[in-house]
Amino acid sequence: MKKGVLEMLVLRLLSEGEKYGYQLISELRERSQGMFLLKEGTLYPILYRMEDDGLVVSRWSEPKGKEVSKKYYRLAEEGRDTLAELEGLWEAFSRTVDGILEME
Amino acid sequence: MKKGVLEMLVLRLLSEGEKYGYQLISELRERSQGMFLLKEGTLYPILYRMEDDGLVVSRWSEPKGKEVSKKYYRLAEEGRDTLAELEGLWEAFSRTVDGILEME
DNA sequence: TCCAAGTACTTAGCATTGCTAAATATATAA
DNA sequence: TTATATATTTAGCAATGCTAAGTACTTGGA
Repeated sequence: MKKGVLEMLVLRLLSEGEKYGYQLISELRERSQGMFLLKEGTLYPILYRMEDDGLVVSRWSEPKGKEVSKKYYRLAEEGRDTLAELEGLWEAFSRTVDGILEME
Repeated sequence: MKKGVLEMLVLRLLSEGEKYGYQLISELRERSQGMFLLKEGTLYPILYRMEDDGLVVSRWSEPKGKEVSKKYYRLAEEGRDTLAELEGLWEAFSRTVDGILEME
């Protein structure tokens, strides 16, 4: 059921500012009240794909002190457009489904 | 984006009475205002899968006059339960997605 | 000091879902 | 007779997401 929606949600979270992979996983978990429990094997390929497609841009952090280096992703211009598109699609899609379910 | 939702919608249409494949395709097209344009290669495998899983039962019609014989599907008990389940999932899912999209 | 657990990223392989495309068959309309 | 509409079946493929495992570092507890 989640097909395609994950990409939209990741773009949505990134629209608030740059974030790294693990952070996206926990934010999705919290903000969905446990409905989106992504494993790394689910999220990272999405990020790589979106980077290939030019929707996001990544950079490695220079770690301060003992910190581990993290790979931060931020929205590219194209990602912003895609996000708007996907949100429109989602609205139309969910309204249509609700409409069919509520018929009669 | 439609992942899993198609099965739910087909079950929903069948909950109104027995229907045949081609009919389901056109009802989905009309009732979704053209958002769900299923090809046969999409719908029929769904029906076969659901029959294997015991969600629906099929019968061939005895054609009257020049009519072509059609394969009618109706909801099995298990299909009714699954439909209720899927509707609950859909509600929770779409509310969660909307919630994340509307944050801040 | 060692071990477990948490953080963080990567990759391989697979299952499911839905898609395109084509084949078959009959009925009807041009 | 040719195209179009109805109706079902099947093959093969692509996208998406899943499990699972591996690497590496840090932190906390025994």
